[in-house]
Amino acid sequence: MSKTQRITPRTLKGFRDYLPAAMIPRERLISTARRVYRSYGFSPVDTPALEYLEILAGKGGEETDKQLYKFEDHGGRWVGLRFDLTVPLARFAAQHMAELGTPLKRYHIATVWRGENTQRGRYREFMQCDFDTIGTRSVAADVETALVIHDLFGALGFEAFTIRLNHRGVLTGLLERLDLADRAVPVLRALDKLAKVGPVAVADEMKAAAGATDAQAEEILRLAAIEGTNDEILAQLEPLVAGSPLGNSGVARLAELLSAVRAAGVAAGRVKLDVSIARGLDYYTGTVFETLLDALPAIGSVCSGGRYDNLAELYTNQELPGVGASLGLDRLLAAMEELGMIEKTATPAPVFVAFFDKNRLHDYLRLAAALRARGLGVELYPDPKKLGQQLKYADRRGHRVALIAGENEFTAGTVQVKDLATGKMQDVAWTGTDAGPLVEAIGRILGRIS
RNA sequence: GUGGCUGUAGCUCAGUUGGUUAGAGCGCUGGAUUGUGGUUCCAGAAGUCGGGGGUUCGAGUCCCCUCUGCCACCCCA
Repeated sequence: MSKTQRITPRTLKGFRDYLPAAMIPRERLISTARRVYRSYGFSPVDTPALEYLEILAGKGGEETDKQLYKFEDHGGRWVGLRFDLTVPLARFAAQHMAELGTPLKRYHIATVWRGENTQRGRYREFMQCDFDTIGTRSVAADVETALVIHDLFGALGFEAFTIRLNHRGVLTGLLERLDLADRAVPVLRALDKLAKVGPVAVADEMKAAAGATDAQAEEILRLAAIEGTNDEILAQLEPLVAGSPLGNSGVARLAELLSAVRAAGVAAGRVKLDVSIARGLDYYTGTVFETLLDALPAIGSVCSGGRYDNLAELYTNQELPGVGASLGLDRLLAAMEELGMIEKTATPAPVFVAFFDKNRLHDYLRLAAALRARGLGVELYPDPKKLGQQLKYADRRGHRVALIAGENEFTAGTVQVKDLATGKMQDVAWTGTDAGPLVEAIGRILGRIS
């Protein structure tokens, strides 16, 4: 094939390849999320990437509709790629609830697609790690949602992160009192930008987009401007929503939630009440969560969620309230990359076996197999190249230990164990049967803090 | 979707007011007495200068379009 007719290898905007160095931390993150979710009793599920368009359309608000990848399939059906995992969950719950029963605690780690403009940490194909509890209105489920987020970020090695929370009822209650309840969406949209654009711009937008008066805008901003400890904020919130049942129950719910989270042992300051967060998704009705990395707030929320009263109402008569959150895996990875939290290794196997003597392949295979049987990741170099080149390869790939054995070692019944970080080597007994001494020597090197 | 910036070997970048066969560092491949890497030395492969069109005797260098990346808006993970 001539050079001119060759197809340029490329990927679509917002879609990416994952090389080993990127995929290894990615998989590690996924397995950490999985472990934490499971530790709370959430069970795995999966759903199709493609759904009937009617299932997806109009569920996340106007904006998500525009971002929806949709097309006609070969059978003339209108279909769409899921843009989150919550809407598929609603369909899933409506379809299978009779079989599964409540409460349903499920986690779902999968790819979603949104046809929007790309930015750092923002792609058209990305992965979400959702966990939700369906079929209960209990505050216990809200509390566990916060606890899962807390445990998850702790397990990932984050020291400084803040779970910000709010309750839709607080804002709605205030809006009811101000007679703005029918314009909640534009008002909340404006309010959501408070941290970014400041109070003056927010007031202007409320007046322009929602037709609020100066007094109304001022009142809303006063609510959002409340500062202090969680308890102080709660105390100031009460009079502001006085007279609104919705507002009162929202404040009460937040108080309950905060004291429970504290009782569960979460450090003060980790969970912060923030009445200005509204969250764009229309289906939230109660508690809302957002998680920010203290070191990198600009990248936005890396784990968000909240409570929804009846997500599945479009698909079933049965009432299915729920609460949950979604970890933005790719955004979080972009943040961790920027914070230098991604270990640079291109191999998942710490042990490297050199193919040193071309007549000894069987012995190397036996050696590698014996170590793998003991739970070690072992890579055998495929070609009997010069030892120097093999070691160079092992070093560049990030292997920690190299095993070298030639005629001398085999005759002596040993294997040379080399610590690739320090260069130190030692001969360890190996006659083809007992891997114990080798496992111990390798374990010492791997356990050492490098 | 709208606006701004950007695009030269795998990566980071040079490339003079448009002028002969486009360079460097790193990386990669191989070598420097046939058993030891991360330091050194030598050699090599690798770019239709993101793609297309135009202006010009002549364009990596100017103009238009398009694609990509980044930033802002919007929205959000």
